[in-house]
Amino acid sequence: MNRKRTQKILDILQDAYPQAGTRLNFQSPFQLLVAVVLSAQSTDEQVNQVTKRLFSQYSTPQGMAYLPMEELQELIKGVGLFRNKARHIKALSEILIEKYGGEVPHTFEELIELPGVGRKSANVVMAVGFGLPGLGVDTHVHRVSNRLGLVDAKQPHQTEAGLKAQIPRQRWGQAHHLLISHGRAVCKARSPQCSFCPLESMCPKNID
DNA sequence: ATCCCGAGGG
DNA sequence: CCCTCTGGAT
Repeated sequence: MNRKRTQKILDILQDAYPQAGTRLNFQSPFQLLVAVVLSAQSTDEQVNQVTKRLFSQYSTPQGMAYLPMEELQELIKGVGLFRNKARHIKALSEILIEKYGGEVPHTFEELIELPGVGRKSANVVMAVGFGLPGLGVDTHVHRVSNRLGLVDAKQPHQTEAGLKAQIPRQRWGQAHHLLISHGRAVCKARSPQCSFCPLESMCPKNID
C-alpha cells in the first residue's frame, strides 16, 4: 500500500537494530538449510545448541543421508518436532546427492520442492545463503507487519506478497531481519513493549 | 483444520 | 497451567 511509509519504518528499524541478521550458526549453504529446517517453531538458541553437536559429526548431505534415522533423531532431539525434522533432513540430503550433485540449489522453485522446505525456509536460504532476493515470513514478520499496518493479511504468504510488493528487492533480506529483531525485542507476541517502541507514534495499534 | 513437539517464560 | 518460538506436510 504505502511504500514511503514502509521505507521510513525500515529506516527507523535500521537505526534501532543496526546489527540485525541471522543468529543461526552455519558454515555452508547446506548447514544453513539444515539449520533453517530445524528452526521451525523453535528458538535459534535451541537450534544452535543442536547444530553444534550435529555439524561437528555430520556436516554434509552425504553424512546425513546415510545416517540411521534413530541416530539423527537423537542428535537433533532438543528442538521440537524432531521426528519430522529428522525425516526431512535425511530425505532432502538424499535428493541433494541424487539430483544436485550434493549442492544446495540456488533457485526458490528448486528449494521449495525439497521436503521440509516451505516458502519461509526457501526465502531464507535464498537471501542468507546466496545473497539472492528472498523475504521469509515467519511468525515475527507476519505479526509485526500486520500490527504496523504494512499489510492486512491472514496468511503468511499474503504478508510475503504484500511486503515484496512495497519493498525493493535489494532490501528484502534486510527487511526480514529487521522485522524479526523488532518482533523479538519489542513487538513481542505476548506482551509488546509499546512504550519502548521507536514506531509507537506511527503504529495503528497505538490508540492513545 | 490438524498434527508434530522440546524448552523457556509468565 | 497456557503461550510462544525464524513452519511444513497431510
